[in-house]
Amino acid sequence: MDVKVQNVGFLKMFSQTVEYALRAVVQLAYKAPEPCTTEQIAEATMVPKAYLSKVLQGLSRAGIVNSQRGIRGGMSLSKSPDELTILDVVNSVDPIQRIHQCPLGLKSHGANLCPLHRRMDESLATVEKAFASTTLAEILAEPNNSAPLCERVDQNPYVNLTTPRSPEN
Amino acid sequence: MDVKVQNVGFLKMFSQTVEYALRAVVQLAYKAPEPCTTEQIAEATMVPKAYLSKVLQGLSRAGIVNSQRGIRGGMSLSKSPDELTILDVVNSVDPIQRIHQCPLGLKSHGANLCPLHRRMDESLATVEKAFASTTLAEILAEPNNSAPLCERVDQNPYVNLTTPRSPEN
DNA sequence: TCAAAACAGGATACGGATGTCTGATTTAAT
DNA sequence: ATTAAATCAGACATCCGTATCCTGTTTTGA
Repeated sequence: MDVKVQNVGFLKMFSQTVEYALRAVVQLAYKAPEPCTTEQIAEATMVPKAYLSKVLQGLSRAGIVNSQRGIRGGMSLSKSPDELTILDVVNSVDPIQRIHQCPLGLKSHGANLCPLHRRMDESLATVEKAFASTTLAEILAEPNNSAPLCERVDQNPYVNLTTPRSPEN
Repeated sequence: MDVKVQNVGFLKMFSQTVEYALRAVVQLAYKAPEPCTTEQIAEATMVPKAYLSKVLQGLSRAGIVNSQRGIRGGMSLSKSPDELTILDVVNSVDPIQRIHQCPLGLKSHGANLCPLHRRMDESLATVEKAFASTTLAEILAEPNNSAPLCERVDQNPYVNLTTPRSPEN
């Protein structure tokens, strides 16, 4: 089972790095304005610590978070949660790549996308727009019986339930 | 220039494979019901021939296209262009992976996503919906001064115009 | 002053997506 | 039957995102 027949993978529209970055800033927003150490964030968000460190460095360079070294140091948001959008975070780490030109590089189409690529770009634009209009504060405030992120954890993750390709059986 | 400061890449929401598959079926729809050889499709869509072959094999297994070996053979759509949606194609090659459970694997949240992941999944759902409601026929029929795909080509492709991160210079 | 806490960043490893190549197989036309 | 045209299949090769490790640097507090 799980034969992986050839070039059939999964479309991860969001990279791991984006996922990790978002978890981190949500956690930071949750604790704001107190700083958190990378280790604390890593535990709360279940992200590999060493890699999270890299991601946070990126967010720091982009001005999303402040880093403070030494005892009592850590990471903190550089702005208030209601001034930071999801898009800010995503674009700091893995900028959404809109389709600005015909990917085939045809001169005749310039910025004038063919119907196919126009549809694709419209989808990208929709996501971009949704992300741009959502602040961290909104995520924290959301009425929901699940906490923004989560403290207590039991066990394992990521099962794929989509049954993406099962012709029969 | 082009320093690639660390873990800063680009969010390609759609894989190359998806892009190639879509180009191929659009081209096939354009020529339908005549079959096209892999080579013909590769030229028209500017996709590496050998790799396109793999992609088409996947589409064939998924029942999107029919393959016919031997002289006068080639690839052809297995359905009418107005019965094939973009989503059909995408899901045959790189199924869109919705978020069905908390990616942190928290038991307490089950299928009950936290606000962050709910927003992300909503974006995925939006894209999925848009793709599900677009047929190949619609793409061909679209009033547009750029042809669905393109025959004549001049030169090179894929420039990135987004200036994703340039703090200064 | 000094030691511990914390981030910074280079080197490296690993796996999957992307891409190439070659030979086998099928098919239609002659 | 033979041959040429085409797909099919698998073995590679390569690149990049992900992840780890390890050492250095900065900062704080006692």
